[in-house]
Amino acid sequence: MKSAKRARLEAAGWRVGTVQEFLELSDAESAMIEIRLQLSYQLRKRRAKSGITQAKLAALLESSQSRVAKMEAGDDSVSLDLLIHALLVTGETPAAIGRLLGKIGA
Amino acid sequence: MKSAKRARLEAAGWRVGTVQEFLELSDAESAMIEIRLQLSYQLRKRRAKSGITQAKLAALLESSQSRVAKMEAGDDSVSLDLLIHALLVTGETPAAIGRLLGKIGA
DNA sequence: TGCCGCCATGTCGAAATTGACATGGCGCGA
DNA sequence: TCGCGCCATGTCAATTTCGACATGGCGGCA
Repeated sequence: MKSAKRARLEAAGWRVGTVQEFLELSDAESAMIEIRLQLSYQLRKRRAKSGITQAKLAALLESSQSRVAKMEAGDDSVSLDLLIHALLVTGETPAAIGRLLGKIGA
Repeated sequence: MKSAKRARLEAAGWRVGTVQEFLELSDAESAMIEIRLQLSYQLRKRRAKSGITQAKLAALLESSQSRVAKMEAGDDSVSLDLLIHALLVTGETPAAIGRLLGKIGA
């Protein structure tokens, strides 16, 4: 489902023609990506600052070191839920997370 | 459940004698819930304001009416990913979503 | 009263995400 | 050089989330 649309569009070779809706969807998609990147970047920063290892953060999250690594790498197998959860566990407030989103180009 | 968490923390080298860590986890959980509620509330507001039906928004999202209904109801089968995706599709910017998070009690 | 458009809720197979584990790279101190 | 702590990456079964569909409630309008 995630790649179905992409596949369909790419299959047609694409010159953008009717692109109103394409642009709109693509805007939402790229915004999702930027949000993910911003959060994962911040997560690494927060963790580094508090001086704990990935393994210890994983324990706080009841997750695993490898998953924390993927979070910080922006791996696309990690959800926004997990990223936000992780930030909250590092002590970030919802408001602080909100300010991060403000840094993203409209 | 509780003891599983404790075991996991101790396995990772944490001393969990105090409630501090547990309080923090519980804070994170309730923050997640508040974030979900805030986003779902805003989604309903945005959709109502633009005057489209759940079915039409579902089409834009390539989803279904029932899932949109669950999003707006804050059903716990919907992820933050989906909610944020939906808000973006209604035209909200990441920055605007960020401002919403600022409304959540620290 | 009988339709009809809109939303709520439950269910289900399919798809995505998760924690766990294995493994390897890299830096660093002994 | 070795061992060790830390992080990156791949894999996989289990769990969660997904879209889709069915169904029912509710209000408005003919």
